[in-house]
Amino acid sequence: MRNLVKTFKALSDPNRIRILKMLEVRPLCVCEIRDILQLANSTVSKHLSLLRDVEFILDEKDGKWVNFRLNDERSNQYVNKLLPLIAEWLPDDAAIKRDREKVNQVDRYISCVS
Amino acid sequence: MRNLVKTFKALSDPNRIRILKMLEVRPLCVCEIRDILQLANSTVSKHLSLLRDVEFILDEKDGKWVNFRLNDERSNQYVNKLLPLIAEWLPDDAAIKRDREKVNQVDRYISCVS
DNA sequence: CCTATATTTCGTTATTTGACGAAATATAGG
DNA sequence: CCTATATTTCGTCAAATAACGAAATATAGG
Repeated sequence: MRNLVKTFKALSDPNRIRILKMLEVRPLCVCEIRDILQLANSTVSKHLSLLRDVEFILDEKDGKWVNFRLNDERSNQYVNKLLPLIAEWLPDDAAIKRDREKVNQVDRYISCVS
Repeated sequence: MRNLVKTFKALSDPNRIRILKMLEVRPLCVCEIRDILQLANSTVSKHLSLLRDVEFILDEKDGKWVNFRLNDERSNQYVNKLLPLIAEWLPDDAAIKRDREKVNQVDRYISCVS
């Protein structure tokens, strides 16, 4: 019960939904996401660790970067069912579309230095 | 987006999950739920109106009672997908089991007078 | 080892949430 | 119409949440 509620709580924030929808396009690091959402690094990092806690996303260290990607490993029943639903939903949301276009434009070698 | 987030928020509280799992057994009125959850009437009423807002449940006036039941009317895409998932989940949760047994024992003609 | 950069952790603050009791509203039935 | 009962609405308070900047941590590369 506690875990199910925690899972839904993770989905109860527009910025975290935006992050998941961006990660559908490709894995991203903290500062790429920060550039798209226009939030502080620490805020983005917090959102990501929350999503990782409930296993919606996985992280992989890559030198000084950490790449975050959707968890497609069928390890968690809630995630297995919910991630595909989220992938279906909001196909026409304007903000989500803008975010996803930006995902294709951001470059961590530019984003991360500023 | 706003509506999706609101939908997940409605599922982000243990008492609201308990209510949905109780309504899987049968429709209930406010004071029956109050007796099972051991919360104030006003608190239960608030939870119910939140769940109704996002269309997880419907209400039907029945004299001085209001019966709340799960929305099985296929009217809302989020509800259509999420309610069946919730129905599958938590099959072995002890608190949920206790609640559902109580659903079969409560009697509104006793509950509602106290 | 030292510096620059990416990320996380910590402390603070404003807002939201969930709880309550009291007051307001609605209806059944005398 | 009056009373009892069921529910909702309102005001208040404590706890949780989301945001920030500053400090701490980790790593690449000179």
